[in-house]
This record gives sequence, C-alpha cells and structure tokens, in this order.
Amino acid sequence: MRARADNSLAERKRQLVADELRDAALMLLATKGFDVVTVDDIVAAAGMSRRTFFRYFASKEDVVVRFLADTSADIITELATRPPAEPSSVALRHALWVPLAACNDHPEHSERARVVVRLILDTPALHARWLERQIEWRAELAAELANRSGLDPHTDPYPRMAAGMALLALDTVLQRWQPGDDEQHLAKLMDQAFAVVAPALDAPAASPAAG
Amino acid sequence: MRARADNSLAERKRQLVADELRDAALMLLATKGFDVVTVDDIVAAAGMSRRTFFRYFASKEDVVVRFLADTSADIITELATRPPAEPSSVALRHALWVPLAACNDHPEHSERARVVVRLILDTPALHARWLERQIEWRAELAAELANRSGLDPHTDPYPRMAAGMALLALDTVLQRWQPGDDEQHLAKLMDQAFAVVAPALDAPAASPAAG
DNA sequence: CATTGCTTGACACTGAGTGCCACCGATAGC
DNA sequence: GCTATCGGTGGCACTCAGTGTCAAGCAATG
Repeated sequence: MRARADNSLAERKRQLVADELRDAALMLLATKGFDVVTVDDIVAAAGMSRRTFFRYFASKEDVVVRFLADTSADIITELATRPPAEPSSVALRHALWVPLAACNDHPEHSERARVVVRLILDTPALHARWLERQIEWRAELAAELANRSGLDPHTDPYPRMAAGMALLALDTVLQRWQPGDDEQHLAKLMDQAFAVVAPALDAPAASPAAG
Repeated sequence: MRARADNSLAERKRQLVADELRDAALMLLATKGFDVVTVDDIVAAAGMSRRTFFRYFASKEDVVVRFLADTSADIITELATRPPAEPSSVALRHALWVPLAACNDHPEHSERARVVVRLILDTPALHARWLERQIEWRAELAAELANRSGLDPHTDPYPRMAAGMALLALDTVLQRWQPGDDEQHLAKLMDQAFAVVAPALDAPAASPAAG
C-alpha cells in the first residue's frame, strides 16, 4: 500500500499537500503548544479545509508522530540484512540508527527533529501516541529477532524483550538528545545506551529453563 | 492527596460511586469492546449522569488503566525498603511484584484483572495510556534507583534504563499471562522475564566511559 | 429554621473525528 | 467539442469526548 512512491503525475501533488499541512502544523504546534492549537488553526495556516487535513493525517497527534516514526519498514529491512552471526546488540543498534542517520547527517533537518522530539516528550497525548507507534515497531522487531535467533516468540520472552530493550535505548537517546545544551552526538548517545542493554541482549540463551 | 483513605462518613459514599462506575464500565468495555461503548452507555448502566463520570475519572481510558495502575506509590515504597546491597534485578523484581501480589493471592480478583489486561493490550488507545502511566512509574523508579546506586540520573543513563527494563519485564509478564490458556504462574513468568534483563541490570557499572 | 459544604444532574459549549454529498479539474472515449 | 468518469476537495451535519457553569438535593452544624 506504500508501493506508489513516484507516480509523478498526481502523487507529487499529494505529497505537496501533505508537506504543506505538516509544515504548518509543526510550526504552530511547536511554538504555541499542542493543546492550544486546534486543527482549524492548522488548516487556516495551510490554506486548506479541515476535511482535507483528516484525509492526510489520522489525528492531530499523527502529524507530529509520523514525522519521526514513518520509517519502521526501513528499520526492519536493516535488521534483516545484518549478518546472522552478528550479536543482537550490534544488529539492533544498526537497525535503530536508520531513522537517526538523516538527523545526524543534515543539521538543518536535525534541528527541526529536535523540536519535534521535545514536543512529543513534553506533551502527554503525543507521548502516548509515540509509544503506541513503538509498540508496532517492537512487534515487528521481535518477529525479525525471532527469525534471526530461531526462537519461538510465543514461548520465549527473549525476542520481544530484546526489541523492547532496543527501543528503550532509542527512547533514552532521544530523551538525552533533545535538551540540546551541548553537542551530544547521537552516535555517542547510542553507544552509551546500547552499552547498558548489551549484556542482556547478548547473554547466552538461558530463558526457557529459568524455573 | 491520597491520605484520606477512611473518612468514614462521606468518603465511603464516594468510593461506592466510583466502584459502581468502574464495574459498569469494565463490564461493558470488556464484553463489547472499547470503541463501540460510549460514556453515555456506561453511565446509563450505572444509573448516573454523564457529568458524574468525569468527576471520578479523567477519561474513558482512565477507568481501565487506573484499575491496574493505581499502585505506583506502593512500588516505590517497596523498592526504597529493599536492602541497599541487594542486586538491582532482585530489588526491582520485588518492587514490581507488589501490584501483582493481589492477583496472585485472590483468584477471583485475578480473573477480572486478566480480562482488563487483555482489554488494554488489545486496544491501542488503552495500551498507549497504559504506557503513558508506565512513563511515570519509570521516572519514579529511576529516581529511586539513582538514589540506591548513587548515580547521577542526569549524566548516567543507567537508572532510567534499568527502570525501563524492569517495566518491560512487567509488560512481558502481563502479555504472556493474559491468554490464560494454561495456568501460567505469575511468579514463574516474572522469574523468566527478569532472567532476561538481569545481566544488564546487574552488570558492573561501565556506562560513563563508554565512548 | 438557616447556613455551610459537598455532591449531583442538567445544560451548553468547544474540539476531534467521520460520513455524505456536491463540486471541480483532468483525462479518456464518442 | 461533448460527455462520462475518476481522484481530490470543500462544506455540512453528525457523534462523541471532555469542560465550565449553575441550580438543586442533602447532610451536618449553628
């Protein structure tokens, strides 16, 4: 359902409208706060109708969350292409680096991402949606990890928990990145966060016989 | 704000109303599904007014989530009273056992909790709120862990991530508990889940110098 | 009996999200 | 050139969540 990435004729117009909506929304929400800005404000700023907004975004939260969380497929693909012998901690670190790579390479994009991260972490409704999206990521990561390790995800808690730990690392990185006080390099923060969970991610399998 | 547990005269009536509302809501939501049941349906079943519902619960989600997540203070207290020399994994396991203890001891309460867990995990909106509540737990647990370990929670990612891993273990336990196919003992599930994260929880501190 | 305080119900209101239909522009076929 | 069709859009009305406000009801106290 995402396979039509470049139907140049009409698809480009759709993308244009979506970008316009997104930009107007992000601008308003980030400066004025999530709760006080209504969808009417957003569409007024974008010069479109309220109804159109909901054709492109499922909810007011969706505009913000999708800006960060639109790349789940890329993450899974990256994890699937890591060498099977690679330790889980390394493979997961590389997989979750995918959505961060753009921020790290392009400082101008990075600054806006920082604002969005701050907005999400500071707004309970957005934080909830963000976590909801992470749930999907976790399920997909867990399935792929089960694939890699040959474990049964229904009887062994490892795949799900490993995926959860990786996302916890990502969450911690974002939380420590968003203040922006000093130049906290994303790569360094990722290394630190994954260093904490690595002992559990790479521990020798002993889960089924824990009783 | 919770210090008035037994102002016997009027407080008991308040509790009665809250229970009535909660029971009606849980019954309807669990049987018919979260989305199709409106607040009007709930208050009609409870024989009260719509406005009263929102005096007792902040939202429709709140009724369900509070049923499980009303015990954060007890968890922190339990963690704070664990012996300082105890490994983090053991202390956290005991702390997070507190909200589960009631379910484990009283099978009749346990059955309803199972239904609520299933409802939460199956409903995205509820799951998101549940995780949002866990964020608060994580912050409180992290603060207490920083206290125990003497680490600075602003510079060291360990406290926050340790709290997150413990809650991830809890989440995994609930997810594996709710199918209820066979008699999965909560204690056993907790042991298995914590066995996965223990290597990271109890790893020797090496986080600040990871770069 | 009057007052004070707490709870409730009713009403109105904002805002999110959806369904429906009419409109508009472009493209394809006669 | 006229028309049928198709994707996108705007407008409208609707449901439902959640909030503010006010007028009771009802207990305890003077």
